Amino acid sequence: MPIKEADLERVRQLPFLKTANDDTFRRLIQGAFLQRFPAGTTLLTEGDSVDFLYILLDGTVELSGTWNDKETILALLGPLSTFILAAVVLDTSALMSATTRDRSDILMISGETLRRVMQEDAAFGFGVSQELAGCYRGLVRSMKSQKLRGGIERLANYLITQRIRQGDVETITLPHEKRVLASLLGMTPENLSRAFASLADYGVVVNGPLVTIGRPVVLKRLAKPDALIDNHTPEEMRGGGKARLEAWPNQPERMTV
Amino acid sequence: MPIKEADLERVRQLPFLKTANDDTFRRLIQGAFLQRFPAGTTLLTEGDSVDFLYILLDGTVELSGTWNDKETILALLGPLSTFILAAVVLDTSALMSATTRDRSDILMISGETLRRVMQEDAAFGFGVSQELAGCYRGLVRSMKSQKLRGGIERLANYLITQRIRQGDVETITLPHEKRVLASLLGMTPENLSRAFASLADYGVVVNGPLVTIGRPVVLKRLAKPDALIDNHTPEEMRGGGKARLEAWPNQPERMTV
DNA sequence: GGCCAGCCCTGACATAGATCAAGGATGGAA
DNA sequence: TTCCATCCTTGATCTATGTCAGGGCTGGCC
Repeated sequence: MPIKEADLERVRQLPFLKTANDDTFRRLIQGAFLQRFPAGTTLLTEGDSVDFLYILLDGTVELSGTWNDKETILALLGPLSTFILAAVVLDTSALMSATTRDRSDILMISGETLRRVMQEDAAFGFGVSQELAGCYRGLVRSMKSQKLRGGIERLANYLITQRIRQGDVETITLPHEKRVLASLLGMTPENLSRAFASLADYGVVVNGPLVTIGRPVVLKRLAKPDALIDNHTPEEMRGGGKARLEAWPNQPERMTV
Repeated sequence: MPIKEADLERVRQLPFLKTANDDTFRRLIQGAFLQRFPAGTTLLTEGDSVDFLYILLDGTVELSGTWNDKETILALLGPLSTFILAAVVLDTSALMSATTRDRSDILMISGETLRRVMQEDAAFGFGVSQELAGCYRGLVRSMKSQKLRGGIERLANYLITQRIRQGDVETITLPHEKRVLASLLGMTPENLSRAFASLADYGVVVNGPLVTIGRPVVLKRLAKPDALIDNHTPEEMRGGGKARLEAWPNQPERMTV
């Protein structure tokens, strides 16, 4: 699949690629290729060695981990996310599996090239560091949510975050199947159902993928959202113009819960 | 507290500082200072803005997070660890609190200087990226452990990891109070007690801070350790000489559970 | 030595969450 | 249209974990 000029321009806008100079960018793109995958494709299984940095241009990708026949979803990525950057930087094997959830267009950049240019373009290396730092902080947030909150509270905060990200609407649309959301939130589908049911007392009405938050204030009193856990608006949106709001990057650290 | 030549040499051996050229290192050290803190000192509270990169030369530091009057320990650091690197790179506020657990000697490096030299010394920038990538992967491991395993299994794997790190001895010494370990493992002290009690069936005998693993094979059958979750030997030790074994760095990603 | 605080263990109980089983809704394929 | 698979929900039950209370042990301190 040929890389269109428009794709390049979109990718170029990624924060960590904006720091790269033109030569660096050219070299990165040189050996890169764009591929379209159907839904349900396993791009990478945990333990695999990693040769490419992946950049999701369109679609949805799920990052998951397994142990002892159990599986959990660690993050759900939307367009303009990078993934497995950490494994690429360390030239080691992946700790998570990556699977497409919708049909997805993915740009693959040679890991070896990435490592090489990082060591020649300091500004770009700094950009990569910032990207990794953002991913790290996203995981810290997830970990705090996981260890400090109960299931209902995690769900309540997820809903509040979605409400803000979808533009302060009364009725939000769940972007994923409920069983997927359950795994992301660290509970069983049955329990997620019951959690939704308990939120009825707080003005939450569920209708398939549509969730109406009737009394946000009441829900917030339960959820107790916290700026040091919940990333209501991705960092690069803050202080930015409205243009960015249209299709902001859903990077790993910003989609995890 | 003056920075001794020996301290500098130790710090210089940190993987991410080994990549720095001499001039970069000099500039980093220039405005740095070394400070000794008693046990129980709060170095940083979550939400604080961060002006320095901290490097723990001696002692123990705990990284924790709170929500709704609950607290959880996210990592326990030993000598030659860096911490809050991610916040420094992004020049933003800390998501975790940092507290000394023992008397600790800590080297503090100007965050502004760090960010500046990263953008001038590409090799150093790459080293920082590697450090951050390692931290990220450590958290991924923790998250998988937290979401996929039950409390007893987390404890069993913790013990197996400690046994290997302490040199395959039969009796290991718990490096922290049990209530601290409980919080790190994501359970209450009462539950940790009971978890230890259940492990008696698997040959585990507890005597204060001493834990004897009588039948490692049996314990392993329960624990099912996994290279993609448990970091039995820190990455930089692998393939390295014995010299490194003496006092390996206990970096954030390697001490979390 | 005696006292006290902190840590740890244990038991009884409460709650959260997982599991099992069944049935309803939905939407695509034959 | 009918059939079937998938997803979701709900109820019953079981298990894991948290909470509360009590008591033992230890080590510092008067």
